[in-house]
Amino acid sequence: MEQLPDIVAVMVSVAVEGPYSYRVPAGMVVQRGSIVAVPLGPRLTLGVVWGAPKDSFAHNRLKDIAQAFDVPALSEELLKLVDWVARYTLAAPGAVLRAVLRSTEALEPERPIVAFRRTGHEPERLTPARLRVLDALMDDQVWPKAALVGATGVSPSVIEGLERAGAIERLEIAPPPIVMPPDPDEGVAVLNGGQQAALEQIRQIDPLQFGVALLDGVTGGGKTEVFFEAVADTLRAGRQALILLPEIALTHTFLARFTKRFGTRPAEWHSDMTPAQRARVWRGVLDGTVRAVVGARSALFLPFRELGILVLDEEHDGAYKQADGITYHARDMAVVRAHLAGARVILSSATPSVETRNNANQGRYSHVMLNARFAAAAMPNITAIDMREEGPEKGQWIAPKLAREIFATLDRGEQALLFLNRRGYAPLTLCRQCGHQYQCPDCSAWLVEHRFRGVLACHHCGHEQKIPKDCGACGAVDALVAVGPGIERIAEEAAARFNDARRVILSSDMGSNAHLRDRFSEIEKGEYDLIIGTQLVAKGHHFEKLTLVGVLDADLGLAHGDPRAAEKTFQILTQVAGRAGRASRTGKAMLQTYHPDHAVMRAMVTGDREAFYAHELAAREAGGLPPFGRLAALIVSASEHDVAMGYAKKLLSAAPMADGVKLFGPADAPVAMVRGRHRVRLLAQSGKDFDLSGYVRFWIGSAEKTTGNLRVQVDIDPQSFM
DNA sequence: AGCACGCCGACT
DNA sequence: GTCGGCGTGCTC
Repeated sequence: MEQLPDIVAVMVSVAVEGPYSYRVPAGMVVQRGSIVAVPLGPRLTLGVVWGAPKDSFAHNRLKDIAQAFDVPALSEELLKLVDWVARYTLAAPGAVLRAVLRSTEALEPERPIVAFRRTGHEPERLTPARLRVLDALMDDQVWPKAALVGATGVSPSVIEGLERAGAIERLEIAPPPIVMPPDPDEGVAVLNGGQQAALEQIRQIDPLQFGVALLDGVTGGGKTEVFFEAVADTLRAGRQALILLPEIALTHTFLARFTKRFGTRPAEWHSDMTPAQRARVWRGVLDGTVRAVVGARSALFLPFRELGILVLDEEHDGAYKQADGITYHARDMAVVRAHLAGARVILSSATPSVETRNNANQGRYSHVMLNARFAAAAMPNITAIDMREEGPEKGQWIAPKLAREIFATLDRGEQALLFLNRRGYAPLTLCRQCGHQYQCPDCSAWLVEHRFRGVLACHHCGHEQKIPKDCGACGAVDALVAVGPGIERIAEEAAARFNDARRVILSSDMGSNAHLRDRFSEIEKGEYDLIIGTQLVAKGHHFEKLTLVGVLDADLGLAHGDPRAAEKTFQILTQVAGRAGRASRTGKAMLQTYHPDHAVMRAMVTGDREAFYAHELAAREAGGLPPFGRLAALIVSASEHDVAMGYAKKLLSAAPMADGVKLFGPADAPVAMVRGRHRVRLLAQSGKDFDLSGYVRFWIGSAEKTTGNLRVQVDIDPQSFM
């Protein structure tokens, strides 16, 4: 270890631009990566020793490191990741470090627990209860007190009595690990030919080096078994594994599969864990007792020191890109972390993102196709219903063709699914008399009627008001009309038209996760005939009897002028259509669309997904869009529109000239106001090999500083333009 | 991120 | 008079 001077640079977990210098008090030993507490202003802050000090802060103003925690130092790889993410996303490195130091309790030594073992002395008096305890402690075994009480059924006073009698002695032992180490050889799955071939292809990547594989195959094709074997390889090699899932809340089935394969539950990492659980997992990951973690995107910043593999299941999922303090895309940062760690990455999806497909096409990622021949399910027979010619009658949303197919499906005793990715009853409410349209007071968005709950709700800020009886603008009575369908309205139509069917409606705003889980298991048991649902039903559920999927508005999502609209639509349509016809039955999917000639619809109907990727990649290349170019969005917001727009214009005029950078805007963002703040957007577009992050940092640095409630948010690689 | 400081409006 | 709103700047 390199000897550091008695003054070191410490990155504090506060949004400051660089590390601060601190004195190392006599007797304290720290190295790069040591986790410390330092005084910052009036209080102590967590920080990490970054190395030798670079700045020349006045020596007489330096403070001492208050405490060095007795935990292993963070790995070099993780420190580099913090710097990399900060530089790339334009977040302050201290803010990124905050994502690493998520669990402060984890730094204190774990409280030992009390345990007992026999001394060899026999007690003078032997009671039946005492005998049970001594029997349990045969062969010099050490038992935690609580476990001893549980196993023998005696009261704690019996144990204390034996201790006083000198027959057993008290020990303090480390608490058992939060999870047992997974056993790579426990439940080894028998892979079919296609899976075995895929696994062999993944094994071509040197397990001790960086490498990325796209594991590409239909839902139900057995991708999970394949990447579990790659995880097992990593565990056997003595390295740690991380599996990221887009949404962890509803994934008990995934945890069960892991448990079956590795003989023990994985450590979990997600937002609804208690601080104590979080601390134990964090600590276990750092000290190496936790070998495998299944988690949400924030698990990417866990302090692994021996990370050997990262798996991103459903790698295309939008949930991987999100702002939690820092705005990052977990897929891209996972690749960066793996690169720094010399680890393998497996990106798994039935509908890979266009970026990932391009990397595979270019040979940067190994493209592992899981041959559909072996899959337990095939894609259903997909047809489009041209709403311009075969649309439903006025006031209805289900086209005659689809309705006939639903009847036929129900007659066969099979299940049908009606899918509409829009919550509530109606997306817009207006007054027939005066034309008043109900809008959120704080956002530029229509209020969505939720008839079941009796409210008009804003889906951007959560504002809600009771559904009024009379028009708020002109006072007209009973003049309010619902415009357009939401899932509740489809349920109403279904109730009228398929009255005999046992129906269930599923939407994320309709109850707790536990409630939804119950509905899902009832559907699996065949207790419903007709399922009416939003996005929620598109993901990861296996319904044996489901043979028909009706998509009520396949065009939803194509409407926005968003660079990823086609891709997102393709992905969700593929997912939801894939719900039909698993197992042995061939299913049908019908897409109601006004654009049957759109590339997405054509690819769906012909089942030619390669045509979709080819078309989409060509379109992106022609437009210089990702992955052939880079984008950065700058959202300027303020409580006054003129203030936001005025500053955005100043920003634009301050933009440095650079070859190949195109600037667009300023223009009102598609959602022009959110939570009372007006939003104006600037967009920078560059070539693929240009350092757009560096350009934007320089740009903002050279522009006039913001004052008042002006804010500039930077989103590198924006996924949507909302 | 906190937290203090300081400058403006509206009250016991 | 002073309480407290928030905008601004600083933390080794």
